[in-house]
Amino acid sequence: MKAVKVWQDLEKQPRKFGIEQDLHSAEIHLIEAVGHHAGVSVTDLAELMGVTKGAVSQTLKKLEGKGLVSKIADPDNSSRLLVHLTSKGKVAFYAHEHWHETMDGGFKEYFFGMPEEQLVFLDEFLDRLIDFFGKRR
Amino acid sequence: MKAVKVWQDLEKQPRKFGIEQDLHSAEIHLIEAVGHHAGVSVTDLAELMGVTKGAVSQTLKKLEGKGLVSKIADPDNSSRLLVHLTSKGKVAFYAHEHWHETMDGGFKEYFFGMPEEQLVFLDEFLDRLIDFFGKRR
DNA sequence: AAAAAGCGTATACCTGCTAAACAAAGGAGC
DNA sequence: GCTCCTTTGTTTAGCAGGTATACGCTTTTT
Repeated sequence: MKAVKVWQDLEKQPRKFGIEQDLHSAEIHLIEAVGHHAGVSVTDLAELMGVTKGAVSQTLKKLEGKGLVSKIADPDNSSRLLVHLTSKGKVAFYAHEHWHETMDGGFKEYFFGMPEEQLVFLDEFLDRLIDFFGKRR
Repeated sequence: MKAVKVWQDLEKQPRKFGIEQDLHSAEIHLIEAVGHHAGVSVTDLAELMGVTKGAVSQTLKKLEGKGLVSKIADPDNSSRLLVHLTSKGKVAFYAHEHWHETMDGGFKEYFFGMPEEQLVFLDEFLDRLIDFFGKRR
């Protein structure tokens, strides 16, 4: 399970994405979620990410401090806040997306170039792998 | 990358392994390492696990508090401590090992029952996957 | 003998999370 | 309109797991 370890370490590492500040893993994940769901509420974000709304609120505060997201009151319900990316937040979002695209490039090419037979096999293998992990819960 | 997420969540979950107390992930990992390398030093453990010796020292303190490991002075070098499992620690170790064995059973059977051709393919696939992750550092 | 290197610990601090208490807003029933 | 309950987001305390650093002690090197 070396790949998992590599992946974990990687994901934890803070990085800059076209902006001056470092973005930590929880932050860039939130940026991604907001980028893909503009105008989402805090509670919905928590649901989306599988954490408590308190956790989202905390990370959101940091992102607001860095000027990457903004919250505006929902005109239909003033107890709900709608979260958006600022222009600076969008820079980070697109930088991260682009980085994914280019990095994924070679792998995707390899992946989708695989013969049907191997894809079927891989599919089953990964199913079993996930099932195997699932049993350990 | 669903498998990674499942794995991560799983690994974080505390569990009892034949003893009364819960063992957290860092603790059971350390138990595993000590179980496989009886009489190892703190620094070596840190090296082995890829964390600082401070981290090992802290986790070790918890395990000592739970009565799972003991440290004895190296007779050849009194600045070095040799870490061992107590009998209670061995219970946890073997419980964890056994659990792995039985849980891994079906998967291993499947895995080692694969035709050579698919094993070769899988090997290359995982290499590429690891390489792909590696590029992102 | 003195300096340097190695070992383990303690401490301050960090990320990321949960749980619980809370204030403010919204909605249902009367 | 008024009360009661729910929903929404924030704050706080605390936990897990980690790093970096300073420290005391032992061992090794010079």
